[in-house]
Amino acid sequence: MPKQAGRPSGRPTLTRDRVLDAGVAMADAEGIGTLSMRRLGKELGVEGMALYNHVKNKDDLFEGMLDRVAAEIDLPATGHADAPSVGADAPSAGAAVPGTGSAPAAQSRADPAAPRVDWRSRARWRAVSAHATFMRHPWSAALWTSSVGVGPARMRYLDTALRDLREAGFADGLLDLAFHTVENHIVGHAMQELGFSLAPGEMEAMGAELLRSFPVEEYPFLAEHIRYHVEETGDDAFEFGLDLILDGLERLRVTGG
Amino acid sequence: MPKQAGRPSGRPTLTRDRVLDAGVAMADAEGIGTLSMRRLGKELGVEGMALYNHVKNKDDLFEGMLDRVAAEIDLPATGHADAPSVGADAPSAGAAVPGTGSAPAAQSRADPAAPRVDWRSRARWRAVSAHATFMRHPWSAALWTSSVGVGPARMRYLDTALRDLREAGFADGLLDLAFHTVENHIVGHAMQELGFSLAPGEMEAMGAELLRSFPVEEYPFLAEHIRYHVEETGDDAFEFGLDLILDGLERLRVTGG
DNA sequence: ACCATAATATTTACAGCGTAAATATCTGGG
DNA sequence: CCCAGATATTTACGCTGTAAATATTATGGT
Repeated sequence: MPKQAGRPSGRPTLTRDRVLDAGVAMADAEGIGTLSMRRLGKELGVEGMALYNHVKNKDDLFEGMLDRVAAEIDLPATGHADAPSVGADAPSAGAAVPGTGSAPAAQSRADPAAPRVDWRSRARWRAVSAHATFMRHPWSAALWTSSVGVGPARMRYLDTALRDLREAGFADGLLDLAFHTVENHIVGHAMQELGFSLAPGEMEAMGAELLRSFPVEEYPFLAEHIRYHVEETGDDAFEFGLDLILDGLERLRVTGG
Repeated sequence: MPKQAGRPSGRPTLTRDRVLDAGVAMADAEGIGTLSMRRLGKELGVEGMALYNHVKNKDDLFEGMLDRVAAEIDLPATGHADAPSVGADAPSAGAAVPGTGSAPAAQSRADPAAPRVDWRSRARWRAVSAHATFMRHPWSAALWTSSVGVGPARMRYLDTALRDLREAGFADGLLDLAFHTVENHIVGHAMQELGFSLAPGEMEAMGAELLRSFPVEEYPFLAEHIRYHVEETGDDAFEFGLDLILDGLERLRVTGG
């Protein structure tokens, strides 16, 4: 008994939003490699071809999914709202972290003539949030660096990142270098970590199997590295590198590059 | 007229090496996305299934191709006599763009066989060579971060990188953080740059089309960034970030982390 | 209220994919 | 000399993205 063809009755069951949401959910659950139009359609109770009424093609689907994820990145002081930068009592810009719970300490809008807002904690906030978002959607980092189109959420992310650097006083050349260095770290760390993604507790078995499967005496430092990572999660690696980069950039900023 | 089945006469025409070489060549020429077993077979004058006598499956093919590329990375320790194949831009040991002022000891020696203690120029050499290799084989960076198996050339690369850091005096925790920060930069920069890969001279058209296709007044800093990159190649971005990181690591090394 | 048109879903079809299995042929070792 | 193993082709299966044709329903104009 084949399904009835033609437009179904009732309020439209399928929308672009529902397609993108289901796409994100499916990619989160099973990875993006096994996501196919037919399987995504089935998840939505529809044939695969029905999706093409709401999505140009698979690349367009990916672009929409990625922009949905990009919209999850927490941007400090989005637009002209209040700046969530840490106040005057901000410590050595070490720990600006987009939290799960409370909003960061808001301060009234910065006077344009006043000393520039704390670019470092703003950049740190954004980077940590982007990193968390990539970890929440492990397929998204690879898409980010692919050549799928750039949607509005990604544009907003890039624009505010660049604006913060500009308003912090970075001049043309240094601004570009600073921007790319931070972005490289975010993307690089995400891709490296996700390449070795494994369920919690899986590391012991993985490490043991690795050490059994290769000539340990030929690569002793690599073996030591693997043994190290069996015990140490390396959760702090992202923020370590981030702070290293931000510290270096701040040094260059005050000396004029 | 079907080809004759069965093993062909003459010395074996197909070997694993020939398959991997052809795979690398095809991926270099047309990208890895359009590389299929049947098309690679045709390139070698053979049916697609013939490849399975020399390669377990497509992942094994990719692993072999990636390890061939990894073997191109010039490791200063085990140095072949040559400089990195790019030659002209052999990294100069201490000439960091950032931090030339306060950086301790810009060593004048760029000899790859330099004493072990010069970890910084050795790490720089290796990173620059790895970066050049990724640029020469644009498909390889994505494979590097995927979960294809790690072949011997990659193991050697990782082992010597870790050994250099260890012999430079980095202690456990800092060694791991330093290693990953440098690797993240290499991989992150490669992926970001390759995502926007375009033929030389293509940047003007691309930039103009981008600026036409989005609300410039809504994202003024992004628009400015695009305009900037139409004129500036950004070739120096990799080494800028690399030196920034290496300078910071050296500072932490001497202060004991 | 009616009808033309647009929107939405299904169905069918096609070329291509990775690869398992069966078959044919050639090479080297006892 | 012959047989076992290596190597190549052929065929086949289920999957992929998506173009084209078809069927049904919702909507806007009169």
